[in-house]
Amino acid sequence: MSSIREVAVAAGVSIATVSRALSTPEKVSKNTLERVNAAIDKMDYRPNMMARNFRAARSYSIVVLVPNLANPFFSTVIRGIQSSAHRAGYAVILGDTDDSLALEKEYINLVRTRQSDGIIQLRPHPSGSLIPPELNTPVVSVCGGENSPHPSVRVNNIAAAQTLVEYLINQGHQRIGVIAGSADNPHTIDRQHGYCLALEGAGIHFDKTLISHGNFTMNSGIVAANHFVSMKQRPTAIFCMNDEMAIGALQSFRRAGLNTPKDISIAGFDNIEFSKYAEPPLTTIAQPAEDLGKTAFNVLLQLIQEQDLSSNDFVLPYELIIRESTKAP
Amino acid sequence: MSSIREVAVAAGVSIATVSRALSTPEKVSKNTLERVNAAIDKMDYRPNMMARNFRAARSYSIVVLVPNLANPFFSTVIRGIQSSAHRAGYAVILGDTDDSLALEKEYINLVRTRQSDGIIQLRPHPSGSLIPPELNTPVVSVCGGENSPHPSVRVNNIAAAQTLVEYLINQGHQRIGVIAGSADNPHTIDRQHGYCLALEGAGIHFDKTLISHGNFTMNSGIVAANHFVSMKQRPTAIFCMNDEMAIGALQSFRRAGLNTPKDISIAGFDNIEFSKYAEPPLTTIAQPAEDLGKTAFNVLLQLIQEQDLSSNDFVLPYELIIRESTKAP
DNA sequence: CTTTACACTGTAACCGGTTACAATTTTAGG
DNA sequence: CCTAAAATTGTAACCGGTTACAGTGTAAAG
Repeated sequence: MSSIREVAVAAGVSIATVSRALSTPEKVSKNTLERVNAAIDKMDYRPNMMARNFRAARSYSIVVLVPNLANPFFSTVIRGIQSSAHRAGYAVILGDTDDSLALEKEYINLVRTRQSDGIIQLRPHPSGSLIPPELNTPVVSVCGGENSPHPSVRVNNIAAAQTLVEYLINQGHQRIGVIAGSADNPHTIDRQHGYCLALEGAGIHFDKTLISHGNFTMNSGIVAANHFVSMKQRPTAIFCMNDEMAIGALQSFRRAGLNTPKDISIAGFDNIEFSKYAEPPLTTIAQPAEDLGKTAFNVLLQLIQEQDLSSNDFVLPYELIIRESTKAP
Repeated sequence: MSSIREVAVAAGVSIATVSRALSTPEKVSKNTLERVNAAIDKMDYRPNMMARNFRAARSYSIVVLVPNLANPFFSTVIRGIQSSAHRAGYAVILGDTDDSLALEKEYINLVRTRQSDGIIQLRPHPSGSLIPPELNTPVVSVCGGENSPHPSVRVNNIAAAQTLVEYLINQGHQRIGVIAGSADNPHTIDRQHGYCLALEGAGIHFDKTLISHGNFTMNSGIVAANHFVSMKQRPTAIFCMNDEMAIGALQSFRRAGLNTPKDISIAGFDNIEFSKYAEPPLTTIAQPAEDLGKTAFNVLLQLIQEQDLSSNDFVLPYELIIRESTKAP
């Protein structure tokens, strides 16, 4: 492939002039510009971005750390990130960590070795961040918990869970089970907090036997739901902390001969596309997944460009989506 | 951050020696190696990969072109690509093309500008490839059609569809509808071919009114299924060309008061995770999604390294997964 | 006609590594 | 102890761009 030198020779100018014709054409005379452009076209020249980025000490790429790309909520967020990043001329490098801390550290190394200008973290960290703060690497966490060590873009999980549970209570439910994530997950903590707030508001006593833990997968939803099936005094509604577990629960109850929503109401969280096609379609909380991703990238870009952030915590709106998986007991 | 020069000064050696200590330690004396490593540790030095890659004229990244990342089948393939790529020291750059040819071309430009060493194409191209062959860029197409212009990694779609439809016929179905993708999609063509082969084998006449077209989304599955609901002589089974459309069809028939599988059998294709949790769980063809991705990367790596390929067409095994959405009519 | 300002262009240093080649030191053999 | 070969290390060119600075030419002002 041709380099800037060959173009310079072909146009009869110096390489500096070719470079200027590309980056600051207003500094080049009309006549020269035409000759240079003609040469560029003739040789089908494309500047070597590795050289350019190296010189600029910017990789123009970012890493997205995601625990599992096959999770449709995450992949939708990433689509949002991608679309903003692409518009800004940044490449998105995938870092599927498969929930492994070791892998996560390796990806974080990409910024230490300058292969990446910043990180978007999709995994809410139980115990702070893995990223050593002294690096002062641009990092934003998206869909993280209430108090992330980095700037974060998220939904108010507490209020969202509270809204959903209040809706169930308003329908007449008093015994409301929860299928939660792992106990130390920030989402679990926040959403359970919202659940408790809703109970309190209605004067319902918190009963910890109504909390069953999964790990946000469909299969764990099945397991967690079985806990309720065999219960002597079964709850009349279940709040699942994500749609996947709700879909698992749906199947579990169905197998146990329980009809949703007649015998038991089920609600999810996230509003992944499949929730609409579940049987019955799931009542859930919609998170603006694409917008979360877009916003996260824009915040990261400001960090990279060392601009001041208007805030450290960007909270986007959620929405209660009422479908057919919930009704009065 | 520290550069190789500072390390050289700290260790009292030349930069060449530091470079050798890193890349070919056997060429450095034991004593010197220790001093250099001590300096590296002390300064927490990481080589600048942009510089290294630039010099090597290799970006050590590849682009994955995917029409829609939110599709769980695609995202599973990508996980496979990622895991192989990571092991080989390659970064995976995401190219969600959102089904737009213009976007796709932009991503292809990444290799022309040396930001990427090769391309994995997840979109089966109706009309050949967008990638100009004179570039002779490494490209592999994964899950493509029968005759891709590039090396391809795939499942035998014809045989898989035939297997599935033969299974339906053996169950006793004679009128078998199809929810296909768009007519020019290679998957549509191959899978329909397999369908026809199965019919022929059983001496069943092909009836083109039994083919309804969607676009591989759940919503299009609903629309396509409605075509069958209102049919005077309804098929007893439907072969959907992917699981998403099957899930849509399931909902469509349910709304129309038809029970699956009692009134109508439904089968999908891909075996995405959700198919197992559909109501009823879907009979489908399992594609080895992660393996397809892993193999695709390994093939691409051989192309990048200019090794000879043992084949131009890697066909991986599929499997018929029988669940509860199909039974004898 | 001289001076000055300005527009344009070229020269060369630089980014941070790798590596061919030369220079130096060590080792082995006689 | 001397010499050749081998091992180790250093010097400097190079990858392909960008850009500070200097140099040239032209037009406007005096």
